[in-house]
Amino acid sequence: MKTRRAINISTDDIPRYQQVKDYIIDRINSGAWQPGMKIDSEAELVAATGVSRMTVNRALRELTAEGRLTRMQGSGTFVAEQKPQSALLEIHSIAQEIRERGGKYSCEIHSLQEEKARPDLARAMSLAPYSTVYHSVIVHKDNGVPIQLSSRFINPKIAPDYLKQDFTTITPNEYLLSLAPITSVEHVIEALIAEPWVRDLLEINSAEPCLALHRKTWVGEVIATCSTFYYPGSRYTLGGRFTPPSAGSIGIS
Amino acid sequence: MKTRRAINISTDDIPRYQQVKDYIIDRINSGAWQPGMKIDSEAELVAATGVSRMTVNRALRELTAEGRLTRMQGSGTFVAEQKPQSALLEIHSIAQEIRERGGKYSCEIHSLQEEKARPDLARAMSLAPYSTVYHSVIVHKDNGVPIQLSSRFINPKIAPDYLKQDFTTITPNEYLLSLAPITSVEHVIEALIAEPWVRDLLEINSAEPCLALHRKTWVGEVIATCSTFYYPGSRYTLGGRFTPPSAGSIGIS
DNA sequence: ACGCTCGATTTGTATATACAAGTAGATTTT
DNA sequence: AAAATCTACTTGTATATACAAATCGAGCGT
Repeated sequence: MKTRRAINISTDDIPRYQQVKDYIIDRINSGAWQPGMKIDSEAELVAATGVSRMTVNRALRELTAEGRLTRMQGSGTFVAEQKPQSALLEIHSIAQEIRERGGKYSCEIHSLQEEKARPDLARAMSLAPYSTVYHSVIVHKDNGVPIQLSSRFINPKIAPDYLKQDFTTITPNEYLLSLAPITSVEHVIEALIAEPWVRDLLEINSAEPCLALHRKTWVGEVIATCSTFYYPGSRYTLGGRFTPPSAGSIGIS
Repeated sequence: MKTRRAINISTDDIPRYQQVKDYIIDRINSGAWQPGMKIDSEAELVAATGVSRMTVNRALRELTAEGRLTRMQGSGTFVAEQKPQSALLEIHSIAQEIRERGGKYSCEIHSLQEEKARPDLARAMSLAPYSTVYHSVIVHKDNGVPIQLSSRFINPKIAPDYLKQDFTTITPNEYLLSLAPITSVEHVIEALIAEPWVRDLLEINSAEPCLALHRKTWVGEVIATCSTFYYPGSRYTLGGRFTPPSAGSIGIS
């Protein structure tokens, strides 16, 4: 019997190199391998897992690129020192935000339909061009004044019933969070002069700079995108407990 | 003659997979391969470079992990859409950031002196009006192009020798972080038309919206402020591409 | 004791081969 | 015309093999 495996490498859909990565991450997270410690060599991992050395090598190489391990030729592989963690940004509900600072929240749904994804959008969502996606455009208001506009593209796989929801009672963000846990998020912020249809709905003119927050959300391999445009003059706070009274904070819908 | 190479793979000390990566990056940077475009298949790259498919595969896989490419099984390899550039917080230095993505970093110090704090600034820093503060204005450039402008007001108590530093070799942020641990941070983001002196230094006109990040830092009870203005069109990411599953919060790095 | 060499171990890279799996377009069938 | 099927091409993974290069310690000679 050649393969005396210390761990179980299944034949599921998960690639073997990924299973080896998971195994190593587990041992680090469980504390069995402390930061700075030398871990098993490739040869030992081969013996433990039953996969080939090249597969083990790939797993170790990727974990090194991801900053979890440090390797030294001739010496060995070590658990990387922990990288410093920084401030966190809470996701909170825009409706709650507005109510908490005494405003009257309302929203208008300007679009809620299915569309064909144009190639660039399709690529961003890892879909075939002109696939069916759900699209919503919602304007959030505080005492009747437009505060932010959010344009969302949803992969029907995530939320088949997205179009049937009543987003005047639950925000899209709250609804989507209730369906599945988010795997990963990426944000991009930019300042720009908004397009005419956005300016129109937000009631701003063509000279006012607008803050846009683009968010891409992964639920497993499935992707949703959301672009939020903020009313000019709004300021958006990240972290920090001591918000001065001058700058209110704007939530994410 | 088996190898009819379109590019020259030398036998130097640089690994071949790295040379292939460089070749691809070159073609992207030169504009030969535009974002969204399909690039050569693995087979074509093998023919062009003379290395094995596995080596080409490694180069492509790593570039994909680094966010420069997008691959779709059965379809092809594509140049990724604009790679989100600079990190929002210079927890790691802006200089490092720029160099890491292949640019040439430089900076200009436009002001480094002590000033009297005007009332509103004094209030923000919890100082008596017209107290002495240190003020620095620095423009960071990538290949000579202005990328961001930072204007800092420092409480002399934190950094008595602030004015004597050579900020061409160490960024203010790095220097300040080396002095004392930060107790608390607050950020405010806004989109605005920058003031004339800022537009002048960033070489932008009065129609271009500018992204501003205001940061207030507490070291104990002592406060420093920093306003960073970003060159229009730049986009900035919050949270990494490889964010591990952590629901509900977004890391800033 | 000191320095040296040598060999075992470990990581780093490169290749050929093989098969799986997804895509897109052409072709055939219905 | 529409649907189903086929096929060529592409990427994704896994393995065995080979050699290069760095490290570390054992053993040797002076």
